[in-house]
Amino acid sequence: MSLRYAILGFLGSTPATGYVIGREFAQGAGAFWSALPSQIYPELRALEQLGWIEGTHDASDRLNRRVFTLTAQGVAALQQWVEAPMEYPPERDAERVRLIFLDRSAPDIIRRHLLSHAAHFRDKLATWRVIRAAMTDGTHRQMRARLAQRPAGEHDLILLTKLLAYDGNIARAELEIAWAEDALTRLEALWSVAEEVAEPI
Amino acid sequence: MSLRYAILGFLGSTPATGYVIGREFAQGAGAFWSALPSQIYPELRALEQLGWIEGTHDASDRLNRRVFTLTAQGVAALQQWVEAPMEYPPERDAERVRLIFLDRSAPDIIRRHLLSHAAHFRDKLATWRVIRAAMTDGTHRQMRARLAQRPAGEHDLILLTKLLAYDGNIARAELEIAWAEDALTRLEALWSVAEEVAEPI
DNA sequence: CTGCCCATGTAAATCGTTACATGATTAC
DNA sequence: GTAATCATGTAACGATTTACATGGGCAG
Repeated sequence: MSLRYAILGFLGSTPATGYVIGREFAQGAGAFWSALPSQIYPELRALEQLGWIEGTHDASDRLNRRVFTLTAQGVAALQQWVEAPMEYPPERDAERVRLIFLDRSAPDIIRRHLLSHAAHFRDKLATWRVIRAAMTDGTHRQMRARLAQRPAGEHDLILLTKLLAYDGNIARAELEIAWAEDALTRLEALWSVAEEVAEPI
Repeated sequence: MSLRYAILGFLGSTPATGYVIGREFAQGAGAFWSALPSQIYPELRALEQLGWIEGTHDASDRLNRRVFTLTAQGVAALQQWVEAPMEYPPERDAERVRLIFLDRSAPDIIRRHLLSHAAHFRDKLATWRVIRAAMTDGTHRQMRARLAQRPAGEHDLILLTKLLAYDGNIARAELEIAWAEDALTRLEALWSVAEEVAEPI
């Protein structure tokens, strides 16, 4: 059900087409949730059926675009969901499963695994830092749209919740990089001892 | 496909029934992957069809138990998978989505959200620390079974890869707790300023 | 006029959860 | 005897990915 509310939340900042939502999920919003067009379009229909969003066809628009807007019921449904107690999903981490069973593999393969883990999160880190910076310097479109429709007194809180979310992801990425590097250090120490035993001086 | 290889990896340490695999996924192995019986039993059949595991019915066993053992082909298939390049799944984090859109909610609700986030990971942390300790002091059954069938020279590496995996999860849990506490601190600071503005001295 | 992006979808397959069903064994 | 745990499944549903289909607009 999270996709449903991620879409509602997005439309809570600004009306948008399915295409724009999909693009956001593939970029900025993708830090927290993502979905492909084949999932987004049917979900938009379902939300329209529920009366939580409203889609308008612009007759003058040659492309068959539909712009969706959050309804009052949609706002209420979103509010209810975000305030509901979290149900944490089970842990599922293919990287850890691989590492655990890499104990029959050559050092170079284990090294490659950890280096690419670090590289993956360095990538994420760079992306998220750019978005975070855009939020604090007022360049971030989505954020500006959201602030524009809310009283100035609430602006600090609106910005802070998003910054906290990005800061959390940034800290996670930094942790994964540091973890992978520490893991490599510990493995190299083990391998260098093994070598000394194999070829004593 | 990760479930498939998580099962193979488990059976690589010791033969087991579907029930035991399910119990492991709900406990120790659940730190990295999990699955319910309704997914495990069909997968075991599929693995048997592939010739990667072999199930034996013990006629003397009154319960209808089948004990599965990894075949040589299964060992090879697992090896190939763990060494293959990781494909990282998209980020999907319902907690972050909630936090981001909690900016219309009362301070107490946001507080509760972050406190329960910290509580959730304190729980995980405690569990994982206990398992990690069992691995280093030689109490961990699964680990002992795995070590027993491998030459002593490999024992350090076999243990280290598992410790690294748990250490990573432990560090993640610690991070989430610290993040939630920091988030609370920053929010309280914001709210106390807002109060002062509302009720100046 | 060609290639790229905009834009919206459908269909099938895969992965995972929920609900249901059944029966044996063990501890109290 | 009865409740908890052991043990193995099936069926239906929900969430996600992959593959396919179609056509308009815009820049070089």
